[in-house]
Amino acid sequence: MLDPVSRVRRFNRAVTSAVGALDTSFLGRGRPLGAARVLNAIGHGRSDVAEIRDYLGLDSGLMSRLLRSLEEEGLVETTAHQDDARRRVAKLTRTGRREFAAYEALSNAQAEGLLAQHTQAEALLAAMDLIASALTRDRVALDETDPQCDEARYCLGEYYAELGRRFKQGFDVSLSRDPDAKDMRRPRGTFIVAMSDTLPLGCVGLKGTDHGYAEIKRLWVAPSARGLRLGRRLMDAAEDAARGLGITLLRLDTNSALPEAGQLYRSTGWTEIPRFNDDPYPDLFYEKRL
Amino acid sequence: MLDPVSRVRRFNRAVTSAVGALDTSFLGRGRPLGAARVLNAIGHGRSDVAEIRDYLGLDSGLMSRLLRSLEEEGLVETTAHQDDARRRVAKLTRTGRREFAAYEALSNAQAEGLLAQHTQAEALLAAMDLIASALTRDRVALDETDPQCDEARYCLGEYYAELGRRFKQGFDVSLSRDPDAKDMRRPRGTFIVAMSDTLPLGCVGLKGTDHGYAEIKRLWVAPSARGLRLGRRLMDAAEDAARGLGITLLRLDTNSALPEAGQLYRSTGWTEIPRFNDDPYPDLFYEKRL
DNA sequence: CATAATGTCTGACTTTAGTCAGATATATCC
DNA sequence: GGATATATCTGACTAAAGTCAGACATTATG
Repeated sequence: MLDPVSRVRRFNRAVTSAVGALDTSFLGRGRPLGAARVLNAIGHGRSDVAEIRDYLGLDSGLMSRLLRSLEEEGLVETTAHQDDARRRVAKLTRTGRREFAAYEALSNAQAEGLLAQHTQAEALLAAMDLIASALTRDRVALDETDPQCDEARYCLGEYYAELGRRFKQGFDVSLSRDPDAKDMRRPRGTFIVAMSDTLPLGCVGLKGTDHGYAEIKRLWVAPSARGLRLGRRLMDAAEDAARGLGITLLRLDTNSALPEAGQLYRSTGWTEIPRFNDDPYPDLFYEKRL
Repeated sequence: MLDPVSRVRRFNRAVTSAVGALDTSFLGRGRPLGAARVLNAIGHGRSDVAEIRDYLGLDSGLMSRLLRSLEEEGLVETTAHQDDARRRVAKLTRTGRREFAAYEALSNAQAEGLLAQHTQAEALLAAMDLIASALTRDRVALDETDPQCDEARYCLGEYYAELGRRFKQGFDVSLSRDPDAKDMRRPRGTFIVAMSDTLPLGCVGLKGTDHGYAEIKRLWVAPSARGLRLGRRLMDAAEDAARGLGITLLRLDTNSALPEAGQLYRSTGWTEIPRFNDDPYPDLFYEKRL
C-alpha cells in the first residue's frame, strides 16, 4: 500500500511524536530540557564538562549557565580536574542522584509501557535493535580486545548459538577445533569486536599458527546489524591487522549452511581451496594472499 | 547483553538523534521549525486552522502569528470557512507549494539515504512498520467500509497472499467459497478495516446468510501490527455489528495452519463445531452465540 | 433577540535556547 | 619565563517558543 519512502516517513512521524511525549514527561519535573539533558549526561557517567558539551552539542557559554543552574538547585557539584585545573569535572550530589533516578524512572516507565502493551515484545525489541543499529551505523567502532573479555565472550556465545540453530546437526564447541585464546592475541594474532556504544554487534578473530599462514575465525555479526556491511568492515580490519603483523597468507574454514559468509569471502578476494584441517563442522575452505 | 528496557532506550537514543538531524536539515530552509511545521501540515492537506493547531498542539496566539508570517512570505493564503465565517481555512499559494515540495524533497532524501545504506532494506522497512504500528496503536481506527473499496481489497489481497504462503497446498481464492461482497454490506453484514491514518492494518468481514446465522470471514492483521491485539478488536467490532443487526448466532471456518487465529477464537467464547460447509480449505469450525 | 459560546487575532509578556566577544585562570612550548 | 594555546566563565545580546488576557466577529441557544 505504501512505497518504501512513505514507510520510512510513517515511521518518522510515529517516532517523532513518541520522542516528543518523552520530552514532555521530562518537562514535568519542572526543569527545562537543556538542564535535564545535562543532569542526565552527568548521571550516565559523563563527568568532564567538555565531554558533556561535546556530547550534547552545546555552546560553552550555554553549558556553563546550565551547569550553574543545576548547581544552584543543589543537584551538581563541580571541581577542577585533577591533572588540569582549567578543566572542570561535574558530579551529582545526593539530591542530584535522586533527581537523576526520577528521570531514569520516567524513561524506564515509558519503555516498559511500550513493551507491556505488546504481546510479542521480543519481535518489537528485535525491530528496535535493527533500527538502532542502522541509525548508528556510522558510530560503530572496531576495537581490538582480548578474546576472553566480556564483550568477546558475549559475541562468541551468540555465534555458537547461531551455529547451533543453523547447522542441521547442531553445534558443540568442544567438538570443534576451538582456537586457543593465546593464538588470538598480539603478536600471534588478534581479536576485534564491533561496538555500538557499549553493545557488541560483531566480532572476528585472527588466529596465528605455526604453519606459514594465519586463520580467520569466529566471524559473527549480530542479527540486528545485518545489512550494514559490518562483516566486510570486520574482515578488512582483520586483514589490516594481519598485514601489520607481517602475515602474508590467510586461511579460513566455513560451512555451506552460512551462504552469506561464503558470498562475502568470494567477493573480497578469497579463493576456495581443499580441506586443510580435520574440524568436523566446516565443509568449505578459503585462502587469501595479502 | 542488554535487558529489554535498555534495548528500548538504546532505540530511543538512536531515533532521537536521527529526528534531530532531520529538524536541522529543515532549518536549512531559513525558516523556524514552528513555521515549517505549519507549512507542512497545510501541504499535507490540513486546511482548517483549528485542526492544524490541534494537530501541532499550538496555542491559538502562536498559531495565528505563525500563519501570519507564512502569509507575509507569500506561501499561504487564508480565507473564511464556507459554512462558518469564524473559522479560517489555509491554502498554499503557488510559491507555498514549491516551498512545501522542497521540504518534501528533504524528507524523502533522508528516507532514501537511510534505505540506500542498507543492503537488506526490506527487513529494515518491516522493522519500521512494526514499530510505527506499535507506537500509533492507540490511533488505529476501525472503520466500516465497503468490501470492494481500495482499502478492503488491499487487505484481502494481503490475506490471500498470506494464506498462499502458510497453507502447504497454497491458496486459490477461486476454489474457496469467496463471500459475495453484497453479503458483507449492511443490512445483511458488514466489512471493517483497521486504519492507521491512511494505512490499512487489518480487516474482518461479517457475512450475512439465509441459514439462521452469520459468518465471520477474512480476519486478517498485517504482520507489522501483530501483537497489538488488533485481531481481538476487529472481532469485537464485528460481533458488536452483528448484535446491532439482530444476529444471534455466528459461525466461522479456519485452518489449523493458522494457530494464532484458533487461539483467539477459543479465548473469546467460540466453541468448536462440526464442519458446516464444503469449502476445501478450512479444517476447523467454530460457533458463538451472542 | 438577547445571551452565551466559539474561533481567531492582537498586544504584552516570559522562558528557553543559542550566539558572540572578551575576561580569567591554567597549561604548554620554545 | 614569556608567548601562546586551552577550558571555562561572564555579560550582552537575539531568536524562537510559548502564555495569557482581552478584543472582535460570527454562530448557536434558549
